[in-house]
Order: sequence, then structure tokens, then C-alpha cells
Amino acid sequence: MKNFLRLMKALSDPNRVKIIKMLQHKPMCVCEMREALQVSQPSVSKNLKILEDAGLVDFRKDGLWVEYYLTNGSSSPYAASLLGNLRHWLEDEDEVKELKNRIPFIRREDVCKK
Amino acid sequence: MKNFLRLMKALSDPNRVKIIKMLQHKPMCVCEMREALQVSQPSVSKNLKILEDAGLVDFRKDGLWVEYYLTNGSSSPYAASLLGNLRHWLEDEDEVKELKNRIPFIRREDVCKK
DNA sequence: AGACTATATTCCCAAAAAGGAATATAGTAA
DNA sequence: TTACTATATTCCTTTTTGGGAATATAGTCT
Repeated sequence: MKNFLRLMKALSDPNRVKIIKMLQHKPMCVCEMREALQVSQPSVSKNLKILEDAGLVDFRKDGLWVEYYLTNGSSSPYAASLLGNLRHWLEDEDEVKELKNRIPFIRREDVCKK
Repeated sequence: MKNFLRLMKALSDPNRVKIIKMLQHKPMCVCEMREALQVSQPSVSKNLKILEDAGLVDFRKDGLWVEYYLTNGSSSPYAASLLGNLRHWLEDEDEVKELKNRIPFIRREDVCKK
């Protein structure tokens, strides 16, 4: 029950759902997501932690930055199911479409290291 | 997006999830659920409204009391999917098993009309 | 070592959520 | 009508949540 509730809670915030939708496109580091979402860096980090605790995302360190990516859901059948559904769900939302359109133009080299 | 978030939020509270699990067993009125959950009547009513807004439950008036039941999910594909999954999900949770065991002994005639 | 950068964490505040007491509403029954 | 009952709603309080500013941490580079 606890895990399930944690998952539902993780997916009940618009920025966290947007992060999921972005990561469906490609793995991204924090500064890229910060730019895409137009929120503060701590906000992105904290939301990523919530998604990680829910078993939805994982990360690998790449030098100075941290690349986040969607899990295969093996940690939880609930997470696996929702991640599967979210591949199709919300694809028609304007917010999501616009976000995915913007991703290719967000280049790590430009956004970070300022 | 709004509908999806509303659904996730509706399912991110333990009492609301328990209501769903109870209604899988049989339609119930507010006073029965109040007894099963051991919370106040207003709390049950408010949680039911949240579930209703999320497209998860509906109700029919039966004289003085109101009988709630699970929707078929036709109002939202998200709700339909989650309701389907929740038939199997959480069935092994002790909280849920105990709750379902208690339901047969909660008789409307005893619990209400005191 | 020191300077710099990406991310995580802490702290604080405003907004939202959840619960109960009190109250309002609607339906029943005399 | 009045009395009663089940549910809904309002109001209030406590807890939780989400955001940003400031700070800490970790990794890179010279």
C-alpha cells in the first residue's frame, strides 16, 4: 500500500509528470530539465528524488552532471504498469507536445556551464 | 492532464484507496463505509466526492441513504485502466484483507439508524 | 591546493490537503 | 406540520506539499 500511494503521489504533480514525459524522449540531466520546465534547480532535484523513491526514474553520474532516465519498472509492478501506460497517455496534451518539441533545442552545452 | 492529475491525487490517499477496495466487494452507503474505516462521516463524504470527481465512483439515491459503487470507467480511460488494475493490485495487503473480511459483518441496519 | 560548476540539501514560507465539530440539506415518517 | 435520520457542506485547525533562496556537496580543471 505504501509503495502504491507513493507512486500515485509522485504522479499527481504536473511538473513531475512532465519530467516523465520528457524522459520518454531521452535521458536528461537536471539543468536541461530545469530549462525545459522553467523552474528552479532545487525544485527539479527534489521532484526527481520523489520520482526516484517511487521507482519511476533512476540516474547515472556522468562527470559533473547527473543523467536521469526512466526505469524499466522492475522495482515495482505498479510503477512498471504506469510507465507503460504513460507512453501513450497524455501524448495529445498541448503542454506535453510543446514540451517535447522544445527538447531538441535544449542543448546541454548551452544550458549548463554558463 | 488535469483529469489525470485529479485521478492520481484521488488515489494517493489511503482511505480513498480503501474505499475503492471495499466497493470492489459490493456497493455501500456512507454509514457503512464510515464504520469500516473508523473515521467521521464528513470525512467519508468528502473523500467520496473526490473519488467521484476523478470518475472512479458514482452513486444512486436509495431513500434516505446513498449507495456508492465503482464506475465502469467510461468517463475516463485513465480511470478505467486504474480501476482494472486495482482489481488485482493491493489484494495481498493486510490492511485490505482485514477490511474485506470485516465488510460482511457490517450490516446497514445495525450501523445506521441508531 | 584553489576556482569553478552541477546537483543535493536545508530552511523558510505560502498554498493545499485532510480531519472533525458544527451546521445545512434532503428524505422519511408520524 | 414536527421529529428524526443519512448525507453534504462549512468552518476551523493541523499537517503536508511545493517552490525558491541560501547553503552544502561532489566532481572537474588548472
